[in-house]
Amino acid sequence: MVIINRITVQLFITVKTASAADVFRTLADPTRRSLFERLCREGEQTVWMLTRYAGISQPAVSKHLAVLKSAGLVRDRHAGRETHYRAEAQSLSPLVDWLSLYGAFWRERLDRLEDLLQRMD
Amino acid sequence: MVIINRITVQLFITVKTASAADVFRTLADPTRRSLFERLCREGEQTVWMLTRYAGISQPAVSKHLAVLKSAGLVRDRHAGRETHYRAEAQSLSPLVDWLSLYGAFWRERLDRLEDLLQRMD
DNA sequence: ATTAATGATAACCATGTGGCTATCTGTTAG
DNA sequence: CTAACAGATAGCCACATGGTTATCATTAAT
Repeated sequence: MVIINRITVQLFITVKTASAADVFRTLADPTRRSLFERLCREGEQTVWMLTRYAGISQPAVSKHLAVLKSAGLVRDRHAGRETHYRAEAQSLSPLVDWLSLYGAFWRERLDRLEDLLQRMD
Repeated sequence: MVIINRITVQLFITVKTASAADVFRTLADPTRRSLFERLCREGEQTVWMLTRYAGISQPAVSKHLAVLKSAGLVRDRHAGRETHYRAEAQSLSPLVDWLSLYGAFWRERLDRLEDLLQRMD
């Protein structure tokens, strides 16, 4: 029992991966996507830098960052009185998985079409 | 002048491709994404079939389909009194482009890291 | 010709959410 | 020790939007 519980906790920690739904919802907002893009481009940034860039109030930026964080898209690091945020490398994998899944249906359909066209020769 | 106008119109028609922003916004809604996924999986469907599947009212489905259409994700075909919708094959390319763009930053960063690690040897 | 069915539109409502200001906590500077 | 600063939280508000029902237009069926 104890071991099982320990394993469960372990899974909870490691499988923090967000779903494609979370990623879609989170990146749908232009401001939030812009913040994420900047973090991807420029690397680690403080909240203050991001606030200057985004052109909205600091609390708004903090809220967006919290949403991004809860979707696993960014990670924060506290240093003194400032917080540094950076994009999480593997966070877009749910999106890649989703795309490859539904891209696969088209591929399949294109293959069928190609097959059909070849039979018509 | 006339020729220029003609060219402009031509561009307007062909460059109907949606932006990544449109695609994100459109696919953020779970119901809409579910409809799109079904169209990808099952191929062409009538509004009535989609309504039965989605479990919401027919007008709601029509509205979602209109949004999907305006984002270029689906295409409609009228046959008698029913309308058939199907997923548009190339419609997710803005998403792929966006992903490859911001995936590229990570790749670049990983390359830099790898480079750095090699220099440390 | 009348009725039924399919889907789009209109009008409306409830809810979610992105923005703001004000405030609180914790950290650095003077 | 006090002031300034970085950031998060709370509370509020305006607006967007996803859902509903009612209705309209068009096409098929009886």
